[in-house]
Formats: sequence, C-alpha cells, structure tokens
Amino acid sequence: MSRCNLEHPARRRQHALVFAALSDETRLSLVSALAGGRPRSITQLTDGSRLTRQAITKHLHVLAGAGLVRCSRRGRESRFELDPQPLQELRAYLERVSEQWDQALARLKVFVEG
Amino acid sequence: MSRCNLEHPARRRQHALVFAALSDETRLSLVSALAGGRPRSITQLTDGSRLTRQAITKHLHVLAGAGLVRCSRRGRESRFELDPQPLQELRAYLERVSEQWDQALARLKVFVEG
DNA sequence: ATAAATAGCAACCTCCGGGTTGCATATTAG
DNA sequence: CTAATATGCAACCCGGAGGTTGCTATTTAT
Repeated sequence: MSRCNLEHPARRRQHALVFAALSDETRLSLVSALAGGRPRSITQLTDGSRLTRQAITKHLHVLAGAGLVRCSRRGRESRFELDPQPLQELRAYLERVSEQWDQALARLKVFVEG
Repeated sequence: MSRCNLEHPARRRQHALVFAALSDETRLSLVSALAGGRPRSITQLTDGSRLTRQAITKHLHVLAGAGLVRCSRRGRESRFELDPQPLQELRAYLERVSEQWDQALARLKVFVEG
C-alpha cells in the first residue's frame, strides 16, 4: 500500500494556482505569445486581442501571481517575459500522476490474472 | 518568423477546459485518489473530505466535463474512474511550449552573439 | 514645451464557481 | 416489507473572476 498521496497540501495549492492561471484562453494565448522568448510590453500584447488593455493587464498579473511571468519596467513600458519553470513543474506533476496510474493498472492486472 | 501560433482556437479551448478542471485543490485530490486505478463511488470519495457529498458530486462532474473521469452506474452507486488521456495531452502541450521557449532562447542567443 | 504614448488605479457590473440545504428516487440489506 | 444506503435534482447564497470605463501619472517624441 503505497499510500504516499505524495502531494503535501502546500504543493497541491501551488499546482492548483498554476493550473488556474492556465485555465483561460486569453492567458493561454499570452503564454504562447511570450513563448517566443522576447519580452513584450502590455500594448504589444494587447494588439491583436479584442480585449481592453486593462483586461490584458489583469490577465498578466494573474500569470505573474502564479510565477509564470515576470515583469520589469523599461522606460515608460512594462515588459513581460515568460518563466518556464512552473510549466516544467506542472509537466513533472502530470508525469507522476500518469506513472502512478500505469503502475496501478499493472498491479491490478497481476491481481486479476495471478 | 515561425508565426505558427500552433494552437487552433478549438484545441486551446479544450486545453483551457482541462486546466480549469485541475485548478481546484479538491479536484486535484480526487484525481490523486482515482489515480490508484480502482473505480470509486461518490460516498467513498466523499469520506475523508470535509465537504458535502453534493460538493464532491459537482467536482466529479467538472472532471467528467473535461474528460478526465468517466462515470458508470453499478447497482445503486456511481463508480468514477480516471481517464489519463487528457492528462497526457496536457503534458504534451506543456512540453511543446517549453520546447518553443528553449528554441527561441537559442535563436536569440545566436542573434546576440553572432 | 506640448502632445502622444504607455501604463497604473479605482469603481463598477455581470456572471459563474464552489458550497450548502432540502427533498425525491432507486437499490440493497434485514 | 421496511429501513438504510447511495444518489439525483433544484433552489439558494456568496464571493470572486473577467471585463469595462474614466481618470491620473510618467515617459518619450516633435
């Protein structure tokens, strides 16, 4: 009985936070836009969207709150850039869950057959 | 200029849906509980939680709406089991974003140095 | 020096997510 | 048959998410 339940609540909270940050189409497109590597200003990120600059700003702050994005002031503009670390953490988490699933299925198969 | 923006809106919608389903701590713990491979009834999943059975039911339906979980009636109880496919899809998506980031950084580095 | 560009702040609105309670229904146990 | 179990359905509440508008402040261009 590997009743790990390996996620301590703190880690689970953080995962939920990052998942929530990625749960909006607008924010996914912002992530996609910033995955190009170059820091972008708010107006740059607003162009090509049908939303207001303030809406985009709020979305960027949500991403920042999850650690997915960092902001630095450059002259009169705020430049946002991606931080891929939380994405990698999520990927690792999803891998762990899938792995747990596979191992569980393997054990159940043995139990049924053997 | 690889302006792929590879996510068609439909795919992005689906990703947002699954991310949203995983954006709640309660639902993450349900996924964790179901990752054990054995189908669980609603009351089983409610035991050990401080929430109401109806609350858990709603969460399960959210997970089902994202395709993360399937339900089948067995006698008087509803048995829920995990479907890892959407999880793998998300993992692949996160990998693509990270890869795009890495390649972009590499290109920018060449641009600066060369 | 003035005007245009960029962004921050605050108030406001609407809608939905998470949660509860209450009651009805179906299934199994005794 | 009757009671306990397991679930479904609907109404309701509350707070926060997503979005807008209006105004102000700072930086840059002309």
